Amino acid sequence: MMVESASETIRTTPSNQNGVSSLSSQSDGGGGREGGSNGDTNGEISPVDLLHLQQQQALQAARQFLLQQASGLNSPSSNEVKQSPVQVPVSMAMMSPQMITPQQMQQILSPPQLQALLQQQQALMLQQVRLTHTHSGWILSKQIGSKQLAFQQQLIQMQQLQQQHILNLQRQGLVPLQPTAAMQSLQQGTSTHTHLPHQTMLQHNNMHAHTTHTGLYPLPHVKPVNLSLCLSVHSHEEHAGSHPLYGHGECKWPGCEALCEDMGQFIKHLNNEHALDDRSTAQCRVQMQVVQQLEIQLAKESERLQAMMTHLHMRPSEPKPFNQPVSTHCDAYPEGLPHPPTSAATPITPLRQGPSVISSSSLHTHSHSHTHAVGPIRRRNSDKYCTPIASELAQNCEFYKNADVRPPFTYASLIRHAILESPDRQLTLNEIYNWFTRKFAYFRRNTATWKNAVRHNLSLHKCFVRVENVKGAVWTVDEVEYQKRRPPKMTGSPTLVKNMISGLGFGSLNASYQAALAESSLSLLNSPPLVTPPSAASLNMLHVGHDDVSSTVEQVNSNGSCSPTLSPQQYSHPVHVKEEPTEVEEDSRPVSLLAGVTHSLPLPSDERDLEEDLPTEELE
DNA sequence: GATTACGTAAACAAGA
DNA sequence: CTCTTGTTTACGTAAT
Repeated sequence: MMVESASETIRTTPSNQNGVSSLSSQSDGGGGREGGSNGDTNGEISPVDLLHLQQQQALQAARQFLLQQASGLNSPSSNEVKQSPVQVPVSMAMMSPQMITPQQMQQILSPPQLQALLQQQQALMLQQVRLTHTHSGWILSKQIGSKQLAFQQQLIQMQQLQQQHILNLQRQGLVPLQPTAAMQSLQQGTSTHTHLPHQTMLQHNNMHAHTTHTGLYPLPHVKPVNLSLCLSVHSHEEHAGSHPLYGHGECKWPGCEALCEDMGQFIKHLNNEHALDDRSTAQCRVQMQVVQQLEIQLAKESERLQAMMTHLHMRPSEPKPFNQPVSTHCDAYPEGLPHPPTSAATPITPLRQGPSVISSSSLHTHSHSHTHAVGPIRRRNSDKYCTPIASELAQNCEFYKNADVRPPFTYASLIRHAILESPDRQLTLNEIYNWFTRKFAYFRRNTATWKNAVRHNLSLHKCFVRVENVKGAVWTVDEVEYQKRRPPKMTGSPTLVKNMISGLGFGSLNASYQAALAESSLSLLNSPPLVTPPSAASLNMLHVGHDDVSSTVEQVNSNGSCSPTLSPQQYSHPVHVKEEPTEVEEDSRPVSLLAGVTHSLPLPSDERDLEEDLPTEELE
């Protein structure tokens, strides 16, 4: 009886958000590309343009400042923000001459990238904190301007969501609370080049970020003014008017989490438990050490990145190499960058290269492609042969769940993922809807639009097979069709190499890169259980490599983290169409149905065998 | 420039 | 009649 009454359909308020996006296509459909049209062709500059330009410059300056702060920890006195040499090759600002709104930023950057950016801002703020008695931090922030503040606030909001997630993990004991452990692993990672798993890295960083601004607050040596600047920004949403160390009814002091009903109780708790004593001070010191270690780690990883890029002919010999450790941009979230270019023949995933992936060498030529990130994201690449959607979703599910960021996946891939993630690998339309709204904050608004798109995709793509049963119809995935519809590309090495390089170019966080490496290797190791060995082999043979591997990666990785997505076994399980089809489906695609049921076992020769295995007497 | 994939909008039909 | 579900067409955009 899982009729999943449609009553629970999404009840959103499309108006509460920025009304801009409600009909995003209007902007690009009617008026043409705002970014492309105004930038290059118009010779005259309207006041609006001028304003944008100024804002852009301010943002650029701020970003570069952030970069410098994050990288050159030795130059904290650069209070001449505007005059900082424009030599940051990898900053997003440099790559996209047009204005980048926070919204665009959200869409351009993947969550890890945003995190990187946020971490840099954290570093900046830490620097400001350390400047204590000078007011430079305050002045700088003033200079950055309200626009930047708003920008920061948006990012920080997202970060808070992530921090919350980390906190949850901590509560569940999934993340060590002791910072020393993080430090140790970091140091190990630094000294031995141990590949720190992406997730771990993020967790550490998040922990750091969290503790940075919460744990330092009571530090007696820190001027509250400076801190309040940071803290007020950080705590914009959840402790507006309250205490930055208090949120969601509990104390946010690192490692505390004591429940406090109200503010008064919390204050009392704070004064009692976290008074200025040795313990509190020690905790602050520990956090500072963590931060320091992270900064060191950052520098080293940057060095390594530069060396890697040098090795990959990234022309880092240019006057402005990637000294900036983690570029704010780092768009090349190397979701799947498993192999060195030498293995280009097996293009597992050249990279998820959104429209914004640009090699440093071709930076200027592609820069315009950033501008369209405002509207519908069409990261074809991400869907096609790059992104292991399950991996990213697993890693960032909490992020997408809370942040109003459009996931960088196509509807088709999302639908497929939703279906495959379900226990029976079949979902009703309404269940698909619910999955979308459950997993993505973005899809909690504009329901008419994306629901229509979902239906459209379901109907349009042959890979989605409608199976009718007593209770109605469910949708399944025909994995063969799904794979088939992805054209074999990237067979040529040059493009691949270029993409990989360009991917690396943007400061892809080494952690991410390493994680990708680890993931891919892991997935390759794990792939046998995923599919029965002969099928796996045949699969690869059948589809001549290319993205099948990535899809394999996708599936394997899907048991990633936060969501009990699907175990490999689940993926390989044959689908039991719930409620046996009452009659032979009028489905005009019996083969597809079969394939959909068996998914991921594409070899026609196998189908016979599988037919017998299938409990669903799909073909009477 | 043609093709393809994708997203969006919309019209329409069938069924509950 | 309304709503949901499903199909189809059309159009614009971006990437190849």
